[in-house]
Amino acid sequence: MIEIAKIRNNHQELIERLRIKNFDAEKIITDILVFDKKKREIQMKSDELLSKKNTLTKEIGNLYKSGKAEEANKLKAETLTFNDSIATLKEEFNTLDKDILELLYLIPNVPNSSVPKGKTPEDNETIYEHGEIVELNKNAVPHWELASKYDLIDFDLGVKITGAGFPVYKGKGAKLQRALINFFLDEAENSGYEEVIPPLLVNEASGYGTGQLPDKEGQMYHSTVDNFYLIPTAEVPVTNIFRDVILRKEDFPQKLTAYTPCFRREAGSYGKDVRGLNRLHQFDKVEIVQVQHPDDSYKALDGMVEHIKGLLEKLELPYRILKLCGGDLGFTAAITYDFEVYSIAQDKWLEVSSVSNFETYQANRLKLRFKNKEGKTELAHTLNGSALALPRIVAALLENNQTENEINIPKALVPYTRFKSIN
RNA sequence: GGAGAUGUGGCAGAGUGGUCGAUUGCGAUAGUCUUGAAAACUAUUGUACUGCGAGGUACCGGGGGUUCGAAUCCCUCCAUCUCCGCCA
Repeated sequence: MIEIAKIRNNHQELIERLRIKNFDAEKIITDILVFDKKKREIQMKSDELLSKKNTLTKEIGNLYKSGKAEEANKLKAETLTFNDSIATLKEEFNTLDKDILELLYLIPNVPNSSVPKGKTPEDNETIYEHGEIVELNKNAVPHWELASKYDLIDFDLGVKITGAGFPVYKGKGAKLQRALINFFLDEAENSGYEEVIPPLLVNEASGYGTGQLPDKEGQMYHSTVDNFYLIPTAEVPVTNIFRDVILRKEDFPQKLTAYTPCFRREAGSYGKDVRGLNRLHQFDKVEIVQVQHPDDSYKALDGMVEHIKGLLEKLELPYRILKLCGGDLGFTAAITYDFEVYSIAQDKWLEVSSVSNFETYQANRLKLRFKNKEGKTELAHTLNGSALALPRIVAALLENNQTENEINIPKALVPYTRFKSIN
């Protein structure tokens, strides 16, 4: 959520910068400014009345103490006349406050100045490429065929138990999953992240804290009886660890990692995009999360990018890094780098990680602050990234490492799988 | 799930209708003293909104109510503890 102070100070610049995201904020911001002015006027009036009332109330107390009940009763009647106007003002104030908040929720984060213009994924900027795309043999097949050929993943069984998008991993397929999770967690630990295991269901306040609510309500599974949401990413519970927290400057940096399953409804997805492991309703992911001092957050973002590069290089997968253009940038992000690995058998790039700096956008919703040098509270910066999401990594590993009659496991992973190939 | 108890500032812990944003202790920060430290003493020490400022306002788990006035009384939700039931 954009800070209202920023809107008051330089709304014109905000409007300009939001255009990079193809978002026209002019109307919303104009409305907010009008409401905000009105709200403050009302607060001044209301505070004044409350102040008068408080004085009278104290006087009444004193009068009673000194036995002047009659005078006290007169004042009582006078005080009562205040109450109606105070109640009315309070109501107006609350309405305006709510209206402003709802409008603020509609405004996406302001993109970083380096974010390129653009509308579609085609406008994303490739900033780095690594690894050679090797030719496969003529009989190479996509991962869903390999999954059934070597009995690694049973999609139909998942359909029977739950529905489409909930695969059952079996045998070496299951072990590969577990190996990757442990590998990613160990690598994160080596990069200084502390491991946590958070809840997989979160309450409404947490959903609002990281920005999934109210705008992406339909994306999450919702347990209506308890009003809990299944997490679409570990970002939600892990970042909400810091909700309503005031850090000291020596508490920086906060670096956490978590493995969790992720649940996404993916309403509206169809066709070859959802084939096999390409898009699931339940999948595993290791997430890295940082809370940073504003001065250090971009350095931290670079560090996260380096960490993910290391993972993909150890897995020997060809990949590229994209800087997302304004139009493709998520609602809450100021800047995002996507990592894509090349799947030879499908002849397409698969997104396996997304690393973002949210600057103060989430922190403002979370009330995540720190004490600055002057002893004042200031909003911290939050960042997160997938390191990594499993299914497409598995897809790429299976496809890229297939030979006629086996699939080779990259060296770095063998200590975790304890087998060198699938056959 | 049932019954009971409790929820106050970083922590401990007073306060049961009125000068209470809240006694006190510990902790923390600064100062005095000291070669330095400790001890002792002194001062400061929640968050937010609002105002140019002096200041004003709100918040004692969340929400609502009673009252001229609520940390204090009532309702409700949430959390914790104890007992019972059920159970990985």
